[in-house]
Amino acid sequence: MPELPEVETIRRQLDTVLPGKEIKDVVVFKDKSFGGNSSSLVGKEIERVRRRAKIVEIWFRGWEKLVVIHLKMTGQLVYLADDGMRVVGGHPSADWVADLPNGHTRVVWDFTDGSKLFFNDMRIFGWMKIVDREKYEKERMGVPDVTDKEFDFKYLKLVLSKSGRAVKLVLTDQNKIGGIGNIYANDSLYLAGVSPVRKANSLGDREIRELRKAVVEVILRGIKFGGSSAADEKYVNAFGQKGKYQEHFLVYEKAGQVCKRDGEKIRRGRLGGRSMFYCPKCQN
DNA sequence: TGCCCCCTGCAG
DNA sequence: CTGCAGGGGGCA
Repeated sequence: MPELPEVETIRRQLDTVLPGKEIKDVVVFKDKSFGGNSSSLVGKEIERVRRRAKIVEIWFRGWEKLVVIHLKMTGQLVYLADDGMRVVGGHPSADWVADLPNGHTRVVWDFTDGSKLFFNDMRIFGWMKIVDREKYEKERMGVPDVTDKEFDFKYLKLVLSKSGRAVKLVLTDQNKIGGIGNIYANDSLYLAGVSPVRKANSLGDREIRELRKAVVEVILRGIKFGGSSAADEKYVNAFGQKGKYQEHFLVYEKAGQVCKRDGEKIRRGRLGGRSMFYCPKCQN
């Protein structure tokens, strides 16, 4: 599902094609998927595309509002140039892109140059909404992204020391750290050699340092490989292509396979209603 | 802090 | 047909 690396991949791509585009029309197929008055977007020119944690932000020239988008688990943001299959700069699209809109398309933006932006979301958990610039900027204060320099040893230590919950639950708590979801939390904990069920406040300084390093490394690897499109996942990037990080999973979806560090079998368990993958031997 | 729920598709 | 998948909001 879209976590920071997937959302960042989409953001980077959209930021190469959307700035300068003017919105001609916004078609909302599913009311639940769009918050605000969609017609107020007509005539607006996109300035840039940014990201905060797992949220895509679309900023407009000279407008006091912006559009924020959360893909939740099955959301997709797909850009389609007016020439259909040939998208941009030699990025070939998956075949299905040519068939957009499809049965899961919830919102479509039509630009004056004929290109389009599709918001697809099978499970309708995601959303796209218009928010007030000032109010939004005030709200997003205080919680650093994994990619922010504020996410340092001191910060992670502070956050972990304040919680008696399992460390994996704290890592994925978006009110404490922005951007980590289930896949990257599992892989980070494995890389750091820390058990996902360890009480957050029981980690020592050395472990916290290792964990911070591992989280950053795993997230950056995720971005490098364009995010992950695991077995039953819907993630595709803004040009309709799958990610490649699933080819580099450390433990996620690897239950039964052998741990490269010690030969023990990777296990699957459940924690906080989510799957957890870990090596019972080298994660303590 | 923990648990239910939003929703759809698919495996069993 | 039931159960599961899961980000995160809401509510005990």
